[in-house]
Amino acid sequence: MKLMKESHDKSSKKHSSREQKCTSSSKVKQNGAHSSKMKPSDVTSIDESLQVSADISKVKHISGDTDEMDVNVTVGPVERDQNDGHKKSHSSEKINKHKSRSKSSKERHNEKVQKDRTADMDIKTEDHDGCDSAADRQASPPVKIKKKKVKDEKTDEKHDTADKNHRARKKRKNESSEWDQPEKKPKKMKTNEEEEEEEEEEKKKEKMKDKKDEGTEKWKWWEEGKSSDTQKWTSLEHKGPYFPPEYEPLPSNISFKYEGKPLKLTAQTEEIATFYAKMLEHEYTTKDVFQKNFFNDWREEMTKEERKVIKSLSKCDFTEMHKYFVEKSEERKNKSKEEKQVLKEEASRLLEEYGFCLLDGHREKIGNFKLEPPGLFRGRGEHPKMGKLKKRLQPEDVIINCSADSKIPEAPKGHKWKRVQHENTVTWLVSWVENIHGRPKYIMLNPSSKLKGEKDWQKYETARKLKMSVNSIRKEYKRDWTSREMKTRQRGVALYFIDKLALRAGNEKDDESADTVGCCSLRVEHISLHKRIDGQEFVVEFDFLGKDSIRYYNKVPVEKQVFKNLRRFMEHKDPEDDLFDRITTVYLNKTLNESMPGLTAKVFRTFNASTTLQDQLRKLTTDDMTLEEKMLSYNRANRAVAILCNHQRAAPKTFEKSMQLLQEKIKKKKEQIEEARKELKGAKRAHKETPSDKSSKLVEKNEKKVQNLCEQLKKLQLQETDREENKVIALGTSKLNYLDPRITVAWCKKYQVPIEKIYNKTQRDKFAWAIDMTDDDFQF
DNA sequence: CCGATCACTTAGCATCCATCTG
DNA sequence: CAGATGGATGCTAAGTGATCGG
Repeated sequence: MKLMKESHDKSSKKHSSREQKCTSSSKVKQNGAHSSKMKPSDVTSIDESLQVSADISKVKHISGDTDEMDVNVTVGPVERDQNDGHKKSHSSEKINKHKSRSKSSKERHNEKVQKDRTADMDIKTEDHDGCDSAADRQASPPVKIKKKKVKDEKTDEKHDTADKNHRARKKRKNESSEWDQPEKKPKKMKTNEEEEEEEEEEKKKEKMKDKKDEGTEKWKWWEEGKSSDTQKWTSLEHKGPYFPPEYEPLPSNISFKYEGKPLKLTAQTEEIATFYAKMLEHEYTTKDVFQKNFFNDWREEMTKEERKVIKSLSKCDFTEMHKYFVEKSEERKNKSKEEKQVLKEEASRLLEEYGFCLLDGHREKIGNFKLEPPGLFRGRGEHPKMGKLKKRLQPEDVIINCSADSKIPEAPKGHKWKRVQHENTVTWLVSWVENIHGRPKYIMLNPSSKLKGEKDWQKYETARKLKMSVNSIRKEYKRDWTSREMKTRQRGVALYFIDKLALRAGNEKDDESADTVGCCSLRVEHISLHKRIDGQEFVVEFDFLGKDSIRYYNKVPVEKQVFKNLRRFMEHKDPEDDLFDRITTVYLNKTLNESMPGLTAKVFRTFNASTTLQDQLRKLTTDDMTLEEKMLSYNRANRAVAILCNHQRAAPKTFEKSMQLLQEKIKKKKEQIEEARKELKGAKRAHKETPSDKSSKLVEKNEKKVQNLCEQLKKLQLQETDREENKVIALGTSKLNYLDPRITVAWCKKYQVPIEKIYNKTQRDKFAWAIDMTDDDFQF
């Protein structure tokens, strides 16, 4: 908690200018401006049992079953800071620098071999010996070290038996699968499923939808053996993509104005103008890069005549158009029930027609069957291509993938597909090349599909496999810290970061995208070293923009050897030079693959996330908790993972307001309790003075009332804590992508929490395999 | 071997929509 | 019953890592 606060204070100071900006522009998120986050004091009124975990920001995260490795993360909720403050230091001048940076790193690449020799010698003379073995032990302050307790016997036993069962089952089945096959307990599952289905059926009856879905049995693909790695399907039939509606020209009374005068545009030019007009209120239309990119692309699409006239964006007036669209969307909102119903039916008809495909004889839901409509590109963060025109797709841009003997989807009238292919080694149905970066895009199946589910399952099995070898891998990379070879040292430290901090691998990027980094692409400017700070030794301070330009800010105490290495890596380098200049993600992954087949950098994220969830759940839940308390525990465990993985979100716009409302409710409740207690006292007194049946009943009644109110209060307080802690943390990403669903399912069963409390419908669909196959003794 | 390309996963934000509340 | 609210869903950008091909 202390750490977290510090990070907060620091960053809010650092970026105070950003805050100002925030208040001045309505649409900008106001993150990090609230130092009130996660006050432990808020919890004081809550049950003691909960307080144990109140300080969730300090996630002691011990990965795997190791006794000797003290992986321990203290991740402050990283104040997010996307576009403004932090980026200021990475402003447009920087982009140029950036270019030179990549050059220099490439050059360095070429020099590597020669350099290595000399550098290695250096290392040997300077610190290869045990000069700091004693100091090393001291390096991590005891406070920060939380040795993983040896597993208690109970779990050990369980694990063992589970393992044995596992093996036994595997034998019985004699299956060819490389990864573990499901454990099935049909009895148990059935009851659960029936319940679920009943509930759902009721709902559906009321709403009369998804009839077909109900009719067809769900495909339990996980009960079949593992399918081929290369061949993804044997038959595939679908309807092709759904094209967005054609452009509807503006009514004649709405005009675009240039230099104050109405100017009629051709439909094509007008359409692009509407893209801009629609986002007039958005902050990014004020950005230089955005305007420049937009105007360039727009002019390119104009006719010669238009281009002759329209020469400056500042002379363009889109306000009338803008107003028109605002009115239109208003209209849409105010539509009557009947009209809305019609629209809804239309949408579900569309889904019915385009939303499914037939894969190996099973009807599977498609993830995104609609082609992306044209518009203006808005990358995340400070993207150099923001504002560029994303062009309208023609059938001629689109490749269809399906079986040769299936009914080939028809191209819209008068058009042809770019190509129709029958490639069963890939999972996509439709692809096209997006014009902003020239990258391919795909239409693929929904997460509930076999193709996705199986892959997901496999992912978690790989992560579980890592659990077996993580000890030796950790030993290895620690040994690398003192290697004679610079490259190996860098590898060791990078791997340590990836493991301990769950950093992403950090592939190289080109200059055509936002300047964000991961582990291997960290630059000297992204870390600072503190030999001693805030009572801790050897602290590394990270401050960089990661994926989606989400800021990662963290102060981490590290082993002395790591610290020394980092200092060495930074020597004689400019801020914009790569920190790990000798290694790449490819090299890293190659090494990892040698340690364990299938292992890559990203597996560590999955592994550490899932392990953390399991550990936290074990720590935070007890049998005697109420359902609400268990839910809070789950959310906290989930949150620990989200913090570890730095999954952030903008604080909800209405956060302050709704929080206040909740607090008022709590206050009221407290008053009510006070009142009820008084009444109870009165009743008791009355009963003492003149005991009677009636008076004793009154006492009872009042007692109950107080009790009820107290319970209600507790619920509200739990809600408050949960929401406060969740302000800028996004739980969804980890839940969906990093946490082995079987951990959750097992926990739900063990503690009798209905699975619907944790997973909504979509999530239950995605994790159907896990829900069906998992017993309460599942161990990740 | 290595950069380019391709396929697939992971990500946050916007909008939709069901439910709650006053 | 309207309006607010917050979770669910839709959307598409932005990562990772395997494979391709020179």
